[in-house]
Amino acid sequence: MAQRQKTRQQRDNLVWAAAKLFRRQGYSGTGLRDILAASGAARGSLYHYFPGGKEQIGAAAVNAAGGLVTETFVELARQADGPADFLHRYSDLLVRWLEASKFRDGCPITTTLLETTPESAAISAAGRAVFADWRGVMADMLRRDGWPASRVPATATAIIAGLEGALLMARVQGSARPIHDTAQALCDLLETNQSRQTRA
Amino acid sequence: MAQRQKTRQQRDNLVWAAAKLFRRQGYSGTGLRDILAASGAARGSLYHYFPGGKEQIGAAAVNAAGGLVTETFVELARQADGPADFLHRYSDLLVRWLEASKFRDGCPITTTLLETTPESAAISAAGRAVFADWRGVMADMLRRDGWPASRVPATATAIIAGLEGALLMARVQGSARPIHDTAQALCDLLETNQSRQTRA
DNA sequence: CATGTATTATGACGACTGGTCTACATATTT
DNA sequence: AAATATGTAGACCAGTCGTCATAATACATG
Repeated sequence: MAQRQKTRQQRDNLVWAAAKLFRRQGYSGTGLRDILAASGAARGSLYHYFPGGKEQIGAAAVNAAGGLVTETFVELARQADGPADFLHRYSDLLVRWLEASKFRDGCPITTTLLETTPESAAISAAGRAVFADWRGVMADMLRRDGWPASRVPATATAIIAGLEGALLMARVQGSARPIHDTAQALCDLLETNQSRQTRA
Repeated sequence: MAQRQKTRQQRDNLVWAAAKLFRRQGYSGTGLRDILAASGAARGSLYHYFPGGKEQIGAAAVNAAGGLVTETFVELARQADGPADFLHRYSDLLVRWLEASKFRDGCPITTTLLETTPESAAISAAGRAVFADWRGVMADMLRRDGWPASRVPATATAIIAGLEGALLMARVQGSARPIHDTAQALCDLLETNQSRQTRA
């Protein structure tokens, strides 16, 4: 039993080391060598847990990192007082993370996905699942806020897309402004529903 | 003189071959070998035109591909009847390109930028310049549409961010829907100004 | 407790590609 | 014809990913 945990931990070490490196340097830019050094595991261990090699650990990294973001979304959606408040809280969080890493740590899955889609079916599938989860959290929140069902999916997608794009631009510019600007504009968008309800 | 053109063309061949490959496979995922094969140039020629090596050709590729998109933006902004019409036209264009390439050709600069920012100062700088151009086109269009100056910059940024994020999600999902959804939501956002003007 | 079987951990090896540089051949201009 | 600009070919070593035979450990059974 103690062993089970220990091995599980080594596997996790591998995945999280990979996730961190992929996020900073990209998928192709990160060698197995780097991952092994960062996780303290040996070369063969990686192929024990991931017979599929780099592609499989890439998919696992997308799953793990994406899942962590999903958890953050869920928790924040629970705490927040509506979608606009959620956006403010999350964009603040994002900015803090970015600045703490000197704009090195962006979205933990986009870089890997852009490099490997659609060449790697496994990684693409992992990415699709993560995006679906994220949209799901947003959609739930919008519905709870009283949005008409017909507009929920598109708006949820747009919010994720906006955040994703803002994060990318913020990294390139080395500035938090794209995130603040985009969050502000998205909040304006969210108001449209408010005003429609008021008018109706 | 004939040679001048020929050499200029060989240099261009290199840049465009690099741009195309970087867009599909990413920066690290593309070897100089691939670029040379695609452009028909020889190994040493690359270092004649780009003494800075891969990093320099990466920056040149971002410049070239980004510039082409800027031109498209400008032309479309001229033709379009306001920002909303622009969004519809551009998203249609995007979807056609995506489908024609079977969702392989996404944004020509994001992948390279995510992989290299901020490690490569040259590529990051090229990316910043391109994004600034894009925001500029959007901002001009919003101003012409009568937007209050105070809201123009943030909205322009949000539009670029939304398109960028939508393009990324569309690639991963292998579907045009994220683009249509995001464009729709952004059009809703653009209406907010309309309604404010009407109310005022 | 002892023994045998899975499971897990290891690092050297090979076939290959990575980006870079040097040496040489050709073309254009002065 | 000399000098400069441009194009070509290949050598170079560090690094890539994946495979393998082997060693160490954990677990289940008699």
